[in-house]
Amino acid sequence: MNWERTHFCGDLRQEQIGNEVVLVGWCQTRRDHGGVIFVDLRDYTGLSQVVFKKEISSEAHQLGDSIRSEYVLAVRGQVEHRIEGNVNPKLPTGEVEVLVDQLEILNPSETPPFLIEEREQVDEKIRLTYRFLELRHPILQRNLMQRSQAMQLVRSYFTAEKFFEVETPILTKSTPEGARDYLVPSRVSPGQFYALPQSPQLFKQLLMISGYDRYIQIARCFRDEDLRGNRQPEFTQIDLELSFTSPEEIYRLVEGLMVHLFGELLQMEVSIPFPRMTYQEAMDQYGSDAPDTRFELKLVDLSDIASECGLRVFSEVVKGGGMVKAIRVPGGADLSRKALDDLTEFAAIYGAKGMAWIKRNAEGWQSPIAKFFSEEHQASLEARTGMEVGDLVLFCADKPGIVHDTLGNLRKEIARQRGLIPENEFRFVWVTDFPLFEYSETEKRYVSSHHPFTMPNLEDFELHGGDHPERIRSRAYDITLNGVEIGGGSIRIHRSDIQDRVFKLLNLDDDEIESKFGFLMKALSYGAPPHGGIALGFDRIMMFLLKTESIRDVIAFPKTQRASCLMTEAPSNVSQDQLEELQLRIRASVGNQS
RNA sequence: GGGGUCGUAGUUGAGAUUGGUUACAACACUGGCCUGUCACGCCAGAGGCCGCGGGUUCGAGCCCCGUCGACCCCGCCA
Repeated sequence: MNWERTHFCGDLRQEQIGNEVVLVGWCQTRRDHGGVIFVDLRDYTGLSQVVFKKEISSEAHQLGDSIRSEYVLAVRGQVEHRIEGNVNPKLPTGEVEVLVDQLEILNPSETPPFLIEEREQVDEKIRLTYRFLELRHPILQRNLMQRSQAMQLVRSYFTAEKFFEVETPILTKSTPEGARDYLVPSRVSPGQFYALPQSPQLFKQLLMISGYDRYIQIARCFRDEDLRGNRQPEFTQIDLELSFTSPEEIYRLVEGLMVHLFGELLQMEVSIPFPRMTYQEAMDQYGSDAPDTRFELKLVDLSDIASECGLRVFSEVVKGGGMVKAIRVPGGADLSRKALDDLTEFAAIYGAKGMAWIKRNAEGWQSPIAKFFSEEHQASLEARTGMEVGDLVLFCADKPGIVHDTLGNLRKEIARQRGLIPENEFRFVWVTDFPLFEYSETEKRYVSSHHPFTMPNLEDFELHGGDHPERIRSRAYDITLNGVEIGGGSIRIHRSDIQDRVFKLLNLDDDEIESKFGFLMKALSYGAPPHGGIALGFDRIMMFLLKTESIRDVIAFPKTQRASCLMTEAPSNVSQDQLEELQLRIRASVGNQS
């Protein structure tokens, strides 16, 4: 029997009425009425109802009796208009149905562990174990198809801008700085390891030095760090690099790409240019380097007032180099004691030791700390925060890092709770002038806040290079969307003398520079052009385009929070032979059952 | 490394704040009936290592300790 498909299940319409068609697909549901059996046949385009009737074909009807969920079927029959009153308006194909005269069961199926349609209510453990079944769900199929389309759009956009794609190695060299590397042992050089790339950073810079002016790659990257709802150990970046460029040119290119993607995929007009904000402004007002500008609740600095008030925890903090900041919640005086306690608990997650508050009622302040403020100070505090009757003001006093982290997250949480976040808004912001270094408490030294190849602001570099590295700004920029970082980049260092000084400030000694980055230093000395670029988090962008909260909804075969794949059971033990070939031994305490 | 939520038929849940004999329901599944369903309906039935290990107890799904796993968060992620 020749079962050449004539139509897809989602494509049948009234135009096909009277045609003989062949459909193939999976049985979504079977409704057996004895003399007539209905089957919803599904493929990746949609559903069509196919009908088995004794009087059309008793043979097909009899065979149809044995159909079960997820059986793979081929049917041949006439497309008919549905009987008056039986049209299903919920289906695009609901006007018609196929009266089957021939059926072949191409493959039966075990009873599935869950119904495909019920996906959303099923435990993720089971869904990931049977990911191949979950992927039959129309939502996931749509997500992955849109992802494919987005990739095409990215490629065509950059191709039109004279970029070209270069593939860079997956097996590469481990470098210090940054995330933990995934390592791959070398068989040929026992005891030595490749690393999987955290990003193609060095290769794309080398391509610039090679004169490949405009590089793009949709690159897979790997980081061996703990996972989150929007973080997977392997992820995809849209990676760009240009020579003889400027931040302005990169902003323009990325803005154009976003217009293109959101326009084509969501039929949404994105207005450009995107607003810009310095890192300092973002931290001051939003407490985060990824400001969510869809709502207000900005941070207000009250350190000066607080330093003079009678509340020791405030004044001491300011004297000790900390700060006191607050956010005003319009109408927030209606929050219950319990709600305030919950917010205090929330603040504690980010290290806040407590959370003072003021409710501005008609009679005046209701607050445990009111008595510590003179009338004068109360007035200036009201003026500073813009406090009005019915408002709530929340305080955080601590080191700047904790204050910003706490209030930055608190403003998001309050906005979420109080429904202050407008839906269907996409607020892009460029964040610029990042500090070149930040001090790492764990490592007791300065580390790059972007990466070690970022061009410093040269004025700052000359001014503070010796004594205050933390004051040097860099020529790095992030693009954020609704308070989420979706990409970051910089103008790079193209002179070996500057690169060398940056390495020194990072406390890398000559031997280390030579062994880790010798090839880069060498390359920089052979006529490296000024260059810069950006990497965009493709998975995160897809989360916005597909309006989903979980990165696992935009990746075909995602890993769990412990970086395992429940379907393949990777990672797994390997054979003793494999280990011996690599000259590796597993510690007895860890155990390797194979 | 730390905090939180969760784990009971194939699936989703119930099983009290009080430990008690046969662990309950819905959907799915199996058999039967049914010619217009699309959450089809009706009748009958099968289905349980209560995540795993240990402890307390005459007796544990329930209490205690440990452990494994999934998810969310902090740290971490240039």
